[in-house]
Amino acid sequence: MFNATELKAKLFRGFSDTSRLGILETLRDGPRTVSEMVETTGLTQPNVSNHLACLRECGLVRREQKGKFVYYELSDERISALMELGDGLIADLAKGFYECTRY
Amino acid sequence: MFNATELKAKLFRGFSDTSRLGILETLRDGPRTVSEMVETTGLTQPNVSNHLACLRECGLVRREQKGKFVYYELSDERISALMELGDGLIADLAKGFYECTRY
DNA sequence: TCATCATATCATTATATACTGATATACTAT
DNA sequence: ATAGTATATCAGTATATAATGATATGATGA
Repeated sequence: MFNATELKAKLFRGFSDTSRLGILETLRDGPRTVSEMVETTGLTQPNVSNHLACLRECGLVRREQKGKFVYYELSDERISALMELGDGLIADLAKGFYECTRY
Repeated sequence: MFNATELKAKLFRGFSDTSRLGILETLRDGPRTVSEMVETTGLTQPNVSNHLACLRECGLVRREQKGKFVYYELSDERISALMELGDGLIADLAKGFYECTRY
């Protein structure tokens, strides 16, 4: 059904969209409710929910209902580690990104 | 122009497409020519060239012309490290991916 | 039960991105 | 200079994905 490369591409796709990445960045500071993430990201509530559903189905975040709030959190430390590695890389490669428009 | 989140999303977008990831995986084994990557990935030559141009502009790969061949290689060890981290994560999260279709 | 708040889903539209085939450029050897 | 091979670019099309607004679901407390 899915080979290793497809799975990995799918994993990285979780980080490859500004909105989703904003959500993941927020969650690096700990569990957050949907409405908190609406606040921090500036996205609409349905949009946040959609991305969260995606991230959850891909296994990147965990969902926990507490009363009428729903808390989300990163499901694995390595998710944070990936973002940190990305931070380091960008510090060095940043110049190049300014011209990267294709695809 | 670009904030940190946009830059990082752009970085991960390099890994988020099956074709590009296939190219990057090939390059984990060392420098390769375009035609070698056409072989290993099964993509058409223009498609490989397009993705390479993208990866290069984003700073993920380096280009070196040698005679009529052009060799590409990963421009930083951390690119390989990112993929390796991804491999580990997938081993644990794989089940979830099978249902991930949205976005 | 009803009203309210938090979250999720749906249908639609807009946009971004990947792929293809044709063609152009660059290098090499004869 | 010409032919042959490797790579790059371009225009066009198809497809995938993100965002929106409207609405539905689920939980809580009066």
